[in-house]
Amino acid sequence: MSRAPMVLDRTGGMSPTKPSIYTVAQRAGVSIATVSRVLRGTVAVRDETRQRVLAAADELGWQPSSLARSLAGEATGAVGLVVPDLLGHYAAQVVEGFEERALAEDGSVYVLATHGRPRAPEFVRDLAARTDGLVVMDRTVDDDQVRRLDEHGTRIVLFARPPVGHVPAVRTGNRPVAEELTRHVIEHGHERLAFLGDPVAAPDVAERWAGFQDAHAAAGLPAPSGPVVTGFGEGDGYTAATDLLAQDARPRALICANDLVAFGVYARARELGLGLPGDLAVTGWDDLSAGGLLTPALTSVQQPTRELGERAADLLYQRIAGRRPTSEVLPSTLAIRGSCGCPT
Amino acid sequence: MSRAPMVLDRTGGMSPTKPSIYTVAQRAGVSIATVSRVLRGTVAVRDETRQRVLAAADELGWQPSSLARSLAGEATGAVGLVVPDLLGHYAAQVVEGFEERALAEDGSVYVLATHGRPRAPEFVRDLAARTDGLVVMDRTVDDDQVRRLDEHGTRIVLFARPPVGHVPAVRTGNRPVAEELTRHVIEHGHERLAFLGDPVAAPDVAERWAGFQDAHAAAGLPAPSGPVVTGFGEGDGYTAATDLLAQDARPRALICANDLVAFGVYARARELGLGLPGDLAVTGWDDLSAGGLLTPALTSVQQPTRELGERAADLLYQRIAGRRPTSEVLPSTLAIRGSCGCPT
DNA sequence: TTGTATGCGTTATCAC
DNA sequence: GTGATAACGCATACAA
Repeated sequence: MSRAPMVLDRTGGMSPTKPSIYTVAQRAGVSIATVSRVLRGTVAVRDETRQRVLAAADELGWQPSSLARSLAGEATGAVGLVVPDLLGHYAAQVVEGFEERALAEDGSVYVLATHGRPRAPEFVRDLAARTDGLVVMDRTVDDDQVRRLDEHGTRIVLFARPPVGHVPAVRTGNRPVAEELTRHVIEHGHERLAFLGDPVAAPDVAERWAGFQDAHAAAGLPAPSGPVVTGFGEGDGYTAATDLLAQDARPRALICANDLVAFGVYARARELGLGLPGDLAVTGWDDLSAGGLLTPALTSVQQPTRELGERAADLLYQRIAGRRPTSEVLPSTLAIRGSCGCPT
Repeated sequence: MSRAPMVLDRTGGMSPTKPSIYTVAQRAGVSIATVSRVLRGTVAVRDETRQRVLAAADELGWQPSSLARSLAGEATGAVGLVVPDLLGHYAAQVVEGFEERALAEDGSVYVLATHGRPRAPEFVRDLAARTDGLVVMDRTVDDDQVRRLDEHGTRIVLFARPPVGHVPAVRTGNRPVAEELTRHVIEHGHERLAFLGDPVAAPDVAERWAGFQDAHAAAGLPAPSGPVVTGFGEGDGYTAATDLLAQDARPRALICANDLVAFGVYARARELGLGLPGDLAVTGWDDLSAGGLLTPALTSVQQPTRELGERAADLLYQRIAGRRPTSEVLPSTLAIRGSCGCPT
């Protein structure tokens, strides 16, 4: 064996050499196979031997390399979650649900935020190699790469986007709720509505925009030619509102892609002295707790975020176990409050 | 070579065998060494050979295993961030800053939320093995494990907690600001203050509680014997407020460990018909954007979250580069608004 | 019950 | 310029 049994501590104990299974085996006077055995508890080992190994491992402060372990074919016990970012509470909540489920599985979770980085595909590939499976949210990974990963054996589950081939997805209904919400606002008598959000940025938003249009069609009302494209932050909502509310024929109701955008609208409306919901009706999406404290309280849509995360994790673990779970769609529900025009 | 040259596609192309460097080498009619070379671009390779290898790799859809690569001694290009959870926006903001810096370094970031799980230490160890370095927030990893990791060569930087030995830390000033904030509230004439938060849960909170006491001492006022121990969510604040405001000698001002807790207090105070800040002054911490929209607007403390994350990443990359950066403390600033008693 | 030998997929050091 | 081949740290079939 030329594995270089390590010139055992020529410096007298201060050797910074990282201990390996070989070091431990040598110190315990056994073979590496035995060390591996006591560690994994997979095969019977004489108790005395086990103690010796354990002692040696402890003295050397040795921890088996999970890297090498994975290379040797073992599962990593970890799963990955790929999100666009962690802002806006939505993703954070999903992560919570996801981890709750992972906890039951005794597995750890690595979260990777892509931020639309150009090297994201590469990072995702790496994450895939370091875990037993992946859940990918939104458009963080394009359909092509999803297929490629799937073909290469990566267990993968999609989130907040449609299934790709036989790769299952977990998402929530957006279009029907968006239509219901929009219809509700229209029934308050508002005619000039605007939709704030970027349908291209996320499949969920695209569906909300579609539902917004559906409601207009159903009401025989002309829908705006397009959405007011904006990001997901409060600042984005503020900026959009600044433009929008300066127009001659300014809209009387704003359907925002999420609560943060709605918050931004609130801020701008106040600066302009516009009364909510009298002068301007506003709705959000996500139902952040703070929205309920505003005056007027923000009408929003509550998504089962934690449950969505939990379901996604569940599907992933099913795939890891070799099963072929089917996609799931969980319902979102309207949270009607004062900002849409309803009496408080 | 007994490396099992793989019974090349006995199924006729449908072989699900994951391609390795061997498969590619064989297909390109070269040795694995050459494949590695063209991939790493480290040594000159004849152009024709390079093309052949590239073609083979492409046809097989081969991607080098980052696992094996790491095992062979290469850096992973990834760093880890260990947080207690991702709720409350604070951690999410820190992650943003962290990733912004990582982006400049062209590295990916894995976020691990421990949730106080018992197996957390194990998960952290694994993460350490899969990355080039770690930033650990709060008490997610105890001092002992920090030392152990450090001794085993893990590049590590602490966050929102004091340095451990020579392991550097990045944090923000809490105690002085907490004193300033508390003093400010006291100067509004309130005498019975309470502190809502759990000093044991996070070092930051412990310092805020200390500052709270400092202010009382400076004002010659008796401080409460202890904090009102509560979690970090809005629900926690609501619950605490329910108890607190039902007391005979109820406090007249509540210094909350963060904004979410303060939100909960708002909710409960409204239910009770208490006027803010007249009947009850409230302050938060974190300066969430929604706080500014409340009535009254929430007085809070603004932390340089993104910058903190960015600095932490910077220190980590310095350590990875072999340097020994020193700890940093960034200042937080008061965001005085209406809820403390100031005129709006 | 324990040891031997080999594979896992790369990188890197020698030779040629 | 290119090819063998030894690490890297572990798991495991096969022997003993």
